Amino acid sequence: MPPAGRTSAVAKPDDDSRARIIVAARHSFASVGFEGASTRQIAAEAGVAQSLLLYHFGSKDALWRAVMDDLFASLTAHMVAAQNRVKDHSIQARLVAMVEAFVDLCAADADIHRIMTLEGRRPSERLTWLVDRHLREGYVQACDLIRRGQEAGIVKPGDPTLLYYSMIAIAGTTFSLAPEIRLVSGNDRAVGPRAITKLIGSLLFNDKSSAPSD
Amino acid sequence: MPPAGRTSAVAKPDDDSRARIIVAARHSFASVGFEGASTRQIAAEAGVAQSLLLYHFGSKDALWRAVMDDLFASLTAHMVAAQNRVKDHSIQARLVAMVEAFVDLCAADADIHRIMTLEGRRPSERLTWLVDRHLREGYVQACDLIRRGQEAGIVKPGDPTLLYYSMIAIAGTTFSLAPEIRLVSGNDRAVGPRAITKLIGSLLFNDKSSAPSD
DNA sequence: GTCTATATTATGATAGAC
DNA sequence: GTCTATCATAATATAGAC
Repeated sequence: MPPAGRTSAVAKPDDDSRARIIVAARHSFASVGFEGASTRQIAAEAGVAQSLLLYHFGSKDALWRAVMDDLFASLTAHMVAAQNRVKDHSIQARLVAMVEAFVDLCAADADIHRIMTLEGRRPSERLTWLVDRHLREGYVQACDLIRRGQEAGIVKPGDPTLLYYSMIAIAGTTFSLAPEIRLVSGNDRAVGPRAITKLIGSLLFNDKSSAPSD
Repeated sequence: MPPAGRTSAVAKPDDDSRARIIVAARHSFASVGFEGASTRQIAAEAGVAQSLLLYHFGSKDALWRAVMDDLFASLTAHMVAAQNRVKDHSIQARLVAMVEAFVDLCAADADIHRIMTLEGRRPSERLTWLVDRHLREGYVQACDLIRRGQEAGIVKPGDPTLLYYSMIAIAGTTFSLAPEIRLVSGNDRAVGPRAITKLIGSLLFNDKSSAPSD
């Protein structure tokens, strides 16, 4: 679902390579983290010279930020669109829509969860930047929704933050750790997004009737 | 589980620095991954010369394996001890014991989850080694327990693998991403292990009566 | 915008003194 | 067992040609 192009702006005819660098960088950062990624390897994967990457973005750090802006542009658009579709529905319907949208996102691109879980594990300037610029708003809105669900009696009691991050954890981990799961379980099962949505429903909602139908 | 090299054994008076290197390396690998970690930085954190690390372990790769052997030695001991304590109890009690033991482990040392989620995200020789040597057995036993719980009607239906990894995800993520959660939520709440155990119970068990009491 | 050098620093690993 | 060099390579970043 993610429109892989440039985040904003004018889209010059020739920033094809710029876009390819972003894609390659996202993959590298998701695989081996910021420190582990190398601009040479990224450039090679994008099929350009290493110096071009610095021409476009100025530094490895700035490239990382560009990748994040690009990633969250489509992520946020996807989540907002999902909420808009159920704007006038019940709180329950909006929660289900949120969960489904997020699970679909993780299923479509596991690197999203991989990148986020790499940066959140230790304090850094990058993490502060990421939280302020991209993470906090979605967090606040999701927790609001969860809290209202709890007040309406359809969501289980408990710390909304814990529920929110548990949702992210379940939605992301199955796809994020797919290589390990494939190895350890010995088969190529593809877990369907709907099974995961249902699982998160059983975590979130008070009774079966409020869980997303399957 | 005695590894290559000499993890266990005689404990000479002076392998203090060896142990310190392991601790520092575990922390580095958990923070920035194998590729991101540098032997110089690890040595500095351990307070020894960089070359000493290669004297003890031979290579960065071998150091990583030594760290994993060390980590899983205590992890496995902890999990086995927890199961032994409830050997003759009901399946339900054994499942609860497993969840509690794992949550406690994650709460006590977040780096365990961090390291595991770093290696599982892409196929590699290290991942294959890790799965064969340390991961598969625990996975098989846990899934067995889950499956028997399902047959007894106390565990919710669904892919045991998905349930197992969801348990790991919830138990680990809250601690693993603590820096991010602290930043995004704006306070220093410490989520108690028991709240997480309870949450996993609501994911796993069919009704409240089978959930771990709180 | 893209490339080929190249400067500079950091990296994993080795050699040899104590 | 631990250290101080040191090597060869790979890293980020810059300069300058086209």
